[in-house]
Amino acid sequence: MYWSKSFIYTAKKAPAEAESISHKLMLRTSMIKMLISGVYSYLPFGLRVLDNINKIIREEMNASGAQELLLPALQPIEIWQKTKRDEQLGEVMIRFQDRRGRKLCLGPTHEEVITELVSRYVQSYRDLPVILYQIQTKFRDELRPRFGIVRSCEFFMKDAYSFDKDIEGLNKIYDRMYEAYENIFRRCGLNFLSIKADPGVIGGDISHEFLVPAESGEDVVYKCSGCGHFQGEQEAETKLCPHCKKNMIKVNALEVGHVFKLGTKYSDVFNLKYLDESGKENPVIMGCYGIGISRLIPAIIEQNNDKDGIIWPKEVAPYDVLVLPVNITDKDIFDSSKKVYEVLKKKKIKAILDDRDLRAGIKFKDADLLGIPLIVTIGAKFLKDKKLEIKSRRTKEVKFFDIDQIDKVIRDAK
RNA sequence: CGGGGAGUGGCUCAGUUUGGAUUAGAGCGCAGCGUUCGGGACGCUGAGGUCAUGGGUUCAAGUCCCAUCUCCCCGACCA
Repeated sequence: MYWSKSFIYTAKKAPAEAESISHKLMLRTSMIKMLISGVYSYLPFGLRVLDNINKIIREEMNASGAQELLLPALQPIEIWQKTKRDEQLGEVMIRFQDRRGRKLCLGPTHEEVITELVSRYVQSYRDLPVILYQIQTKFRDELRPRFGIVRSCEFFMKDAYSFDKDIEGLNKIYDRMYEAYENIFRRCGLNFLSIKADPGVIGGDISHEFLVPAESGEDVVYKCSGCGHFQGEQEAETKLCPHCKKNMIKVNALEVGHVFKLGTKYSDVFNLKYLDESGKENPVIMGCYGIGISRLIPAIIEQNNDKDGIIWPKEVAPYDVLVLPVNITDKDIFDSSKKVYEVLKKKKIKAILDDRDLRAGIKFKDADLLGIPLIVTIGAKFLKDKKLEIKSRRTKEVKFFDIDQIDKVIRDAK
C-alpha cells in the first residue's frame, strides 16, 4: 500500500471526546470513527488489526476442534421468552417489529439460537461432542457506552458453544477452550490473567473471566508492587504477593473473555437431548465461550504504547514494515524505496510505503504514531551502502541489513 | 435514569460575564505557489461557518430567556 492512496489519516491531537489512551490513539490513527455514541465505523487501518485478531482466533479455535458457522443477528423474541432471558436482558435488548408485526430483536448473544439450531440435528451420542463458534456483531443497548469501542452498543464477539454427553466431556472441552484462549491472548501480545467469575445472566455453575490489566478497564484486579504478578480480586485476600510477599495494589482491568459451564440450562428449554449407547435419552451438556473481539483492540493498545504512539505486537500489526523515504523529491531515494517495497511485496511481507511529499520529521512522527513494528528508512545512507536501515518501533534499536535478510529480521522482530 | 461538564470551519479553542463598529477570530489541518528537506520548517495566497436545533425578548442576539437534541465524565447497570 502506498500511503498517499490509503485511507489513513493521522492527527496531532485527538478530539476532546476521547479520554483513554487507546481511544485517543485509535482516533489519531483513523482506526475508528464514531457515528453516534456507542456506534463506530472501523476504518481500513483499524479493520486490518481486527482481521489479524480474527485470524488468530480462527486458527486457535479450529485447532481446538471447533467449527465456524454464522448465526443470524436478527432473532425472534419468542426464543428469548422461552428461556425467560427476555425479561432478564430487558432494555439491553434492541427490539422492534417488522412490517408483519413480528416481534424481533438484534441478538445481544446467541445461546438461544444455537441451542435451537443444534437441537434440530443432534440426536445420538454419535453426534457428540461438537463445538461451534462464530464471529459476529452483537447488539446491546448499553446505558453508558464508554472509552470508544471498549463498551459500545454494536461490537464484534467470538462466541463458541460446546455440546457433549456428560460433565466429564464438558470439563475436557472447557479446559481445551481455556487453553485456546491463553494462546489467543498471548499471540495478541497481551499480559492477561484469568479468575473465577460470576456467570451472571448467561447462567451455569462455573465461569472464568479473562482480564487484561489496563488503565481504561472497568474491572479491578491486584498487581504486585514488587514483581508485577497479577491476581484477581477473589484470590488476593492476603493482599500480599504469593511470590515475593510484597503488597498487592489495585489496578483496572478489561474483561476480554469469559468461559462458562452452562450445563443443561439451555438444552432443557429447547429439548436438546441425545440417545446414549443403551438407548436412553439424556440432556446435552453445554458450555459457552466468548471473546470480546472489538475490545481486544483497545486492550492491546493500552498495553502496547508509549508517548509517541502505538507499538503493535507482531501478529496483530496492520503492516509488518513501513518503508520511509526521507525525501520523495529525490529521485534516487524514491526509486530505491519503491524497489524495496516491491521486494517486500514479492516476499509477501505486509508493507506500506510512505510516499507522501512531506518532511522527514513528520513522517517519523507518523511512523511512531501508527506503530508498525519495523521502520525501514531510505535516505542518503541507503544510497551509499545499500543496506536497509531497520528500526524496531518497540526497542528503538536501529540495525543495518541486506535486503535479502528481511525475512529473518521480521521473523526475529518483537 | 441521578449528578456534573460541553456544543463556534475537518481538529483544538478564544469571543458569551456586562447584547451593539470585529465585516465571527486564532492555531493546526486542507488547496495553490516559492524557499526548505534524516525527527511535526517558513513566506505569500486561498477555500472552508445555518455560532447544535427550534421558539422567544429586543431597534439589535454567538452573547439574554424557554424548550429540545447531541457528546463527554462520575454513579447505577454491564456477557
